[in-house]
Amino acid sequence: MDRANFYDEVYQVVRLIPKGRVTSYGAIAEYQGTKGSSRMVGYAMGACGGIQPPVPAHRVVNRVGLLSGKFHFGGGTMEQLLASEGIKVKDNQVQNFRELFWNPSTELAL
DNA sequence: TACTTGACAAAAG
DNA sequence: CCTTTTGCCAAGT
Repeated sequence: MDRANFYDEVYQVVRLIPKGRVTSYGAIAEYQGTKGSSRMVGYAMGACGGIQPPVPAHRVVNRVGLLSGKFHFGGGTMEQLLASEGIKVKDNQVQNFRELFWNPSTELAL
């Protein structure tokens, strides 16, 4: 893959996340072959503002299902969007995260 | 070209 | 179980 646009790669995967599902930064990073760049995934999310089509960054959480970036998204918006997709969020954490978890390396890998 | 930063992750104390 | 430390990589300055 051409990682000239590392961010773009991340955005593409994030857009592929099924509605009502969530994934982790590390999972995306691992799918891209750069497990160590899990931080970059989140960093990329920070730059997702204003891009087209919109990136469902609200479906991306940390490894424990914690909405680590809800404050960056717009405090409250993230939970609202997740709730709209049927995802239960309690104390900034996705409930039943383990079942809702969508691993691109497994679901998307061919 | 070098140093700093970051919406993370896993291990150790 | 909670806090602290280390690793990791890319982008910005």
